[in-house]
Amino acid sequence: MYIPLEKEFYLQSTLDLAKSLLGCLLIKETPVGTASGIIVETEAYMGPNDRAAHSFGNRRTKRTEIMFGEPGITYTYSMHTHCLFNVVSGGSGYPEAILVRAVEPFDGQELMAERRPKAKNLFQWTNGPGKLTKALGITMSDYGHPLDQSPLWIAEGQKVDPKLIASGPRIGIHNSGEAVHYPWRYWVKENKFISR
DNA sequence: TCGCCGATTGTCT
DNA sequence: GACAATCGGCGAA
Repeated sequence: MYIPLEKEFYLQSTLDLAKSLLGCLLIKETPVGTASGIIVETEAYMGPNDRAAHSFGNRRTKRTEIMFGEPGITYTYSMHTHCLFNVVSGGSGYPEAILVRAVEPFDGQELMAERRPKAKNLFQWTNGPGKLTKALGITMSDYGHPLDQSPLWIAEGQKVDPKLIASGPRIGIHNSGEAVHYPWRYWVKENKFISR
């Protein structure tokens, strides 16, 4: 059994948290079993001043509301036919979040294979933000769930050597002006499960 | 209500 | 590389 990271873990700045989450374990329990993965790719969304963020300009709606609250909460977002998983960051009043773009399969691999019938091999189970939610069984009903308790939580994993953390522009956010170039995507170098 | 659009994925050319 | 799938959020009317 893996112990959930405490709320204090989420108090660090969003860019630091995005890097700290690399190597951690994302775990989801469902009635049919438990599946988990090691986080290997994240993207930071910096709120009011980040045109790519849903909370740009402090836009506060039913959907973005959760980001204005305390960090360490799940922010799920439906995109086309898919569900994307984010961790709320930034502290109360600072609507920032971190998108998990890819994980490396850990426990529950049989379950993931069943949930990802279109994947040709295990490298395609979780190498994308919409893919990993499907493989782990994360859905919109997890919106607002605190990440320090069942059935969805993040546990400390193997620490990633800072020298192995790469950064670069985020993906899929054309039409966001200057924000397109901000190097707020982080990943583990040479990991085979990153999205690109 | 109506219409547009997207932090994606999978398939086809 | 292009594009359809497919649906909820968001803003305008």
